[in-house]
Amino acid sequence: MEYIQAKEEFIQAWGALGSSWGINKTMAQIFALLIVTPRSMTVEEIMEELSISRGNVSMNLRLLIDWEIVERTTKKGERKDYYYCERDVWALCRKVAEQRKDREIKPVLKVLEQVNNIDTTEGEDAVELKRVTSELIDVVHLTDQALTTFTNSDRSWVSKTILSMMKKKK
Amino acid sequence: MEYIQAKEEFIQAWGALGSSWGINKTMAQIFALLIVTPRSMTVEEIMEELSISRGNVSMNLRLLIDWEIVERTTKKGERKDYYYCERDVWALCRKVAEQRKDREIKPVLKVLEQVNNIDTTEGEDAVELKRVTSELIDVVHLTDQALTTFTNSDRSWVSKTILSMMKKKK
DNA sequence: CACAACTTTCAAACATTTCTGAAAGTATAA
DNA sequence: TTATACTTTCAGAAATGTTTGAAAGTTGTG
Repeated sequence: MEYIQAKEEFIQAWGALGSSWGINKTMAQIFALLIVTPRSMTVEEIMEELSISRGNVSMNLRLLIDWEIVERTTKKGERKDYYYCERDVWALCRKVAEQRKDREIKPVLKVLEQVNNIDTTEGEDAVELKRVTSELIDVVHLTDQALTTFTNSDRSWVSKTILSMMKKKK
Repeated sequence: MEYIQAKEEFIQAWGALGSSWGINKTMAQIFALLIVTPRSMTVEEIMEELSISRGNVSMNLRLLIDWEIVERTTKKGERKDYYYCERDVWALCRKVAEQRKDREIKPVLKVLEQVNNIDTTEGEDAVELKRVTSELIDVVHLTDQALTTFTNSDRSWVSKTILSMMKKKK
């Protein structure tokens, strides 16, 4: 496969993956482009490569910076900004996991805990609602712990651990 | 908190969570309603509770059935269908994880593997593209293995395992 | 068969999200 | 200070995704 074509496919696939996980397509594509390009890029270059407007690039870069996935740098003597993305996939996973935990898991957990305080003398349905929310709270906590453990360890430890889990699995 | 209000909040929160993870809001809400109601429901009841049209309920129930999360049943002597949802949260997680693996992870993995076959004599950028896709393939495989292991084990084993991992963590 | 009870489909309406581009804003250099 | 080189913002346009409702389809019953 040719480089140009491979890069194009990668960016498209990443955009599609983003979409189906609730991340805006352009944000995912800019991310893909930056991670694949072994040097910082300017807004101009990104516009060019993805055929999108300046405003769109600017907004999505800001989102990526908010997610702590992309950094802005400058070169002395030049006015324009350069954008740079962490290129260690493992480190990126950690950052994405942390951000999504904060942005989407925490608020839901809050609601679940509120709902879980329901008065169960109101009947069978109230009891069931409480049971379901309790179970969900448990699962969310468990997932959170697993994610925290994994993303704070190094890749080789995680590999080993998962492998041994698969063997010992009940 | 009152039952009616708690249920409402739960359904709304679940819909919002669905949206931010790429699942249509109504589908997520019907799911929430079914999981919280300890008996099968008819299309009529769902329409009523969520204030949505018959067509919308019908389409989203079909999606939930495709996801193998909801089942259709009938009662003898009655013509209408009843819809029923697995109420074991752990079992549901397994199903959702499996479906999303098939629908979104597998296709991306395929593209990544294709892109990873790139000819690296085309220069520095091609080498970097290959490195990134290799790392991603690794991470995706690892995630897949972890998910498979967890979702095929019982909850108490998973709890114990994660707890001990957190302690031993490098 | 005809009818009744129900479900599904799908074109059009509606809602939401995303994108553009021009104007406003900011920073640096001279 | 003014000019220049850039970035950001945001109202409206475009694209995309969702919902409705009425018609068509299906199934069971007499």
